[in-house]
Amino acid sequence: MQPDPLSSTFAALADPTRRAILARLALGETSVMELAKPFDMSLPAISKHLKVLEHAGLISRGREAQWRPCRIAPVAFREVDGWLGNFRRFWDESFNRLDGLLEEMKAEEAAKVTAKASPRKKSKVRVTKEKQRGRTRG
Amino acid sequence: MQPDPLSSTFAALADPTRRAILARLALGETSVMELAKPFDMSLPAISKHLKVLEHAGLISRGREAQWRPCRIAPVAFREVDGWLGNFRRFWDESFNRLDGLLEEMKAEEAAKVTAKASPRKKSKVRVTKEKQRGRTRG
DNA sequence: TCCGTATTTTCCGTATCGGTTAAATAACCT
DNA sequence: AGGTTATTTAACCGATACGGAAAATACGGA
Repeated sequence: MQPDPLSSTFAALADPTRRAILARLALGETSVMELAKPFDMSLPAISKHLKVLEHAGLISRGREAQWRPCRIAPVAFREVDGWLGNFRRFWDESFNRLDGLLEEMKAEEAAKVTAKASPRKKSKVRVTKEKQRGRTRG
Repeated sequence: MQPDPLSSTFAALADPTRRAILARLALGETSVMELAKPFDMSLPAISKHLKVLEHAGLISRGREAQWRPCRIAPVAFREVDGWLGNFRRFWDESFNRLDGLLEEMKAEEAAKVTAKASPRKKSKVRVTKEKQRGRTRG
């Protein structure tokens, strides 16, 4: 059984120890020993957590002698953010304001084009609500 | 056994069925039966998924006769986004550009302030830092 | 009141998770 | 080679997660 990437990523994030590890890594690349220090937990436990994080695409690991330095990997974070974007309108005020602005601009542009094609004026906001779902920003 | 809210939320999101339910709810409030339809799964199973989502703060439920309409709840989403914000710089290009701009503005402001030798007014630019979550991205 | 629809609860089997200890592997240093 | 340090694997254990089936609950209506 192999869960989809997004599920593995969310599952990986659903553990405070792992999130703490990521927080530490946000400060910069470091070793397993170093990462383990703050926790009252065996080294193998940490090792497993790192494996989970790596498999989830949240970190990547290099090799330097006997150390395997860990660092944040962008991929999974980006995916999570992308997924979350589908729901942003439910809580982000400025998102809504901005979205309104974009729609306005779009409508204006459309008005210009149709004005050139045929001198008939169009009502402004029509494209709005459904459009925002698939948006990736930009 | 009371995991922190963020852990419950991520755990709730780590299931494709539950994410599909949320996607459906993004289209609008609806009943359990309605939500269950697309899935090859028993009704009790869906009911349990909804319980998890509710407990995670991702949905809320009303009462209308024998129906319990579900809808997206902003709280948990906001928390997730907030947490994710700590890592945004690792993958969001425009975030970095904007961040640079803010630093610049901050420096400029600081310069002005010290020129006037007025030690007050500390956080003018600080607020903007929070604002950028709704940013345009280009 | 009894009926039908909507939803939840209870109980159960199986799988996975997060942790432990002990042993294994890997790479450096004499 | 032998020793030290860093990290992983293996075997095991208790707790929890996900699914199903059957029964319980909640509500509206004839």
